[in-house]
Amino acid sequence: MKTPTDASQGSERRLTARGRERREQLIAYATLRFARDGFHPTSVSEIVDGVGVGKGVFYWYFASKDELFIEILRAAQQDLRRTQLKAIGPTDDPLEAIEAGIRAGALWMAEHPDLRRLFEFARTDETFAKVMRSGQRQLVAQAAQRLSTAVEHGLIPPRDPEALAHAILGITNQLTMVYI
Amino acid sequence: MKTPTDASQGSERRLTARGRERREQLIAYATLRFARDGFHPTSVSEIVDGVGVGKGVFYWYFASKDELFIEILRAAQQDLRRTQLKAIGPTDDPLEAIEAGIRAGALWMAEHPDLRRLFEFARTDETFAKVMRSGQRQLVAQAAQRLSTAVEHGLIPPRDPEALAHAILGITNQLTMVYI
DNA sequence: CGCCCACTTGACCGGCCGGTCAAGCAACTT
DNA sequence: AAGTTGCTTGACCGGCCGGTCAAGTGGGCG
Repeated sequence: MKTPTDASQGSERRLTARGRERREQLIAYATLRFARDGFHPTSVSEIVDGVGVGKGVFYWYFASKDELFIEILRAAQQDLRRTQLKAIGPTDDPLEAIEAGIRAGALWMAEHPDLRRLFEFARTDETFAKVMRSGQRQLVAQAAQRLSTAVEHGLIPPRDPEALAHAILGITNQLTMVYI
Repeated sequence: MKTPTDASQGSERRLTARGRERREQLIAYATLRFARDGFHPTSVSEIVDGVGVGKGVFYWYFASKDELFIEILRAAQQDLRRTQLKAIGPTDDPLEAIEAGIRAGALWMAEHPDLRRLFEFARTDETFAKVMRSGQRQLVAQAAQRLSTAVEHGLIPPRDPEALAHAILGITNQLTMVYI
């Protein structure tokens, strides 16, 4: 029994190994160009020329230029979150977990300057800002939960966990700047 | 004796009061739109339509869309620098001066969210990043001079004034985030 | 071998974009 | 009244952009 409308991430294509490779190739090159020259100044024609394929290939793998960019953003956000969770490990101590999260976040930013650049641009363009906000919300939620636990255990003074989570995000951003 | 090639800021037009007003009107509206919708997504046609004039008016006052944006950036940078110098006043104490500068900088950013947004975008687009770098260089130079004096007077440990100045800029940016 | 279908090509499209310009208007000088 | 000059109009232009599609191509599989 096949599920004709795949529920995960909005209707994707069935791809062979070759197809998956091509797709990754396009994503990688587009990321490079978007980071170096900006999203709007980089045309779809330039991307397919750079990869050395016809224009139709692009639209075989992506519905639009905007959708490709959104996918890059989403994948990057997911990778960041996963990296942080992995760095935190199975600790019970919420404060330890938060510190590890901050460290991992700053490190990730330092190791992915292209993606950091894309994030910065995306925040300035209303079309993509909403994607960024949703990603940020998940980060805040992760931190807020730990903070809430910390307050319950009396590890930190009782404050609004959301507000604290936002403060932590600001700190992470700043540490990133300093790192680089 | 007229000077046909005005040396100040690259060949500007002779404007009447009416002309100056129109120019400011265009700058104000363009700033609004660039901040709200982004630079690339906002077309020149939209700007002149929004102001309610013909397209030729735009090119009477500005050589190109890029040049208008650069002018907005330059004017904003200048205003920021001036505001800081004014806030510092005639103090002799370099540390006091630097603190006042940081405060004034963060306050300026909080009071000009549109321009802050434009700055953020400009840093992500290679065409305008160089303008931003030149503005930043002037800010660093201002701070570095004071820091140099402070080191001479033994007020702070001897370190590279430029490096310290960059650190201060980072702090200002972070304070701005927190303020808002 | 022959079929299928994932993949590829590149000419083509409508539309918008930044930018131009001939012409006209309005206010001030002479 | 005639001239000068700052300002305004809006049709127009070439070019590029995102996106389409009919026509292939080629690898895997029955």
